[in-house]
Amino acid sequence: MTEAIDDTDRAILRVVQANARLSAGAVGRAVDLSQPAAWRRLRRLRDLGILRGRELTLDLEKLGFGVTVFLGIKLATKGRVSLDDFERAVTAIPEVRRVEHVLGRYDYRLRVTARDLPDFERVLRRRIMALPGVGEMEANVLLSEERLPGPL
Amino acid sequence: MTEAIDDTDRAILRVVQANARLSAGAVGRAVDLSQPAAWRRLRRLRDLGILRGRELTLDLEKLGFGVTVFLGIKLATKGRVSLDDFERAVTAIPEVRRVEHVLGRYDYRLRVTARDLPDFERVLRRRIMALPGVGEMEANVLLSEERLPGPL
DNA sequence: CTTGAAAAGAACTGCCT
DNA sequence: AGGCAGTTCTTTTCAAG
Repeated sequence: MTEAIDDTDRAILRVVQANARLSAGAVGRAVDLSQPAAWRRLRRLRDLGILRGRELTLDLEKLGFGVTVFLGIKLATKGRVSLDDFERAVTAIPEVRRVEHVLGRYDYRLRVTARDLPDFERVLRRRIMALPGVGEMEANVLLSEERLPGPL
Repeated sequence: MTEAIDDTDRAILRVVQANARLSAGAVGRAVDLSQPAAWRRLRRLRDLGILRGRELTLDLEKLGFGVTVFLGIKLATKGRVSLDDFERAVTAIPEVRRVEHVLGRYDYRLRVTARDLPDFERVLRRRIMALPGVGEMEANVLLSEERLPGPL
């Protein structure tokens, strides 16, 4: 099991993280490696599970979903069954784009998308409030966000 | 400005969101379109800015960053200058992977990555606490998360 | 919008240093 | 492990119906 990641690997990760569309050849040029060498490293990183599937970012605003709200939710009833029930129910709501199980003031943190505030109110009342075991709740409306490269 | 998105476009978006790796030909097969037709629609969606760059998901755990913490931060001092100062300082912290400017109980939500809890404490004390204008703060440790397809 | 074909480019393989 | 050269595949792109 040689899971050794060296500086060249890290350089590659930095590059592909910024632009996932890049081919092995282009990555090689960026980190000063030949095309096959870069390709071999990329495949290795994929095999190691470090480089996982690509993801396509959609501009939800342009699709008419202009409102994003983060919901912090505390469950009233705990226990394994409650968590499972809650997760099953929450993942079935189309407007929920992300479910984060967390430790702290809340048990779950949801990222919810809606067309506008009236639409969000509908989702909140009809779907979120109907979730099993929901206790305290808190909402934060997203104004803007920025993704950063991160460590490495 | 004809930003008309029809059902076929939405079908395409659903497909590519599920698997960003496949292009034109495969997408065409999935939504029952010829390869060039699907390709034209994809390019149009890209030109409209709806389909934004691909993103490569890294397995941060396998890279030794096993701890993810969400920080809710309330600024003690507001005003345009404070926000700008805070954002400039916070985006310079390597461990901060995401900055969300929100409305509600907190002003900002940060996604912070660390190697382990001692490492997170270091980031918290040396970097986060040193941010200009930080008031009340709340932390949630990530246990697990799930991404969902979303509406469309 | 479709089919069909040519051109371009990327992925992969051996072999050698 | 990296580079070179070559093969094979996919994808893009164009022409014509």
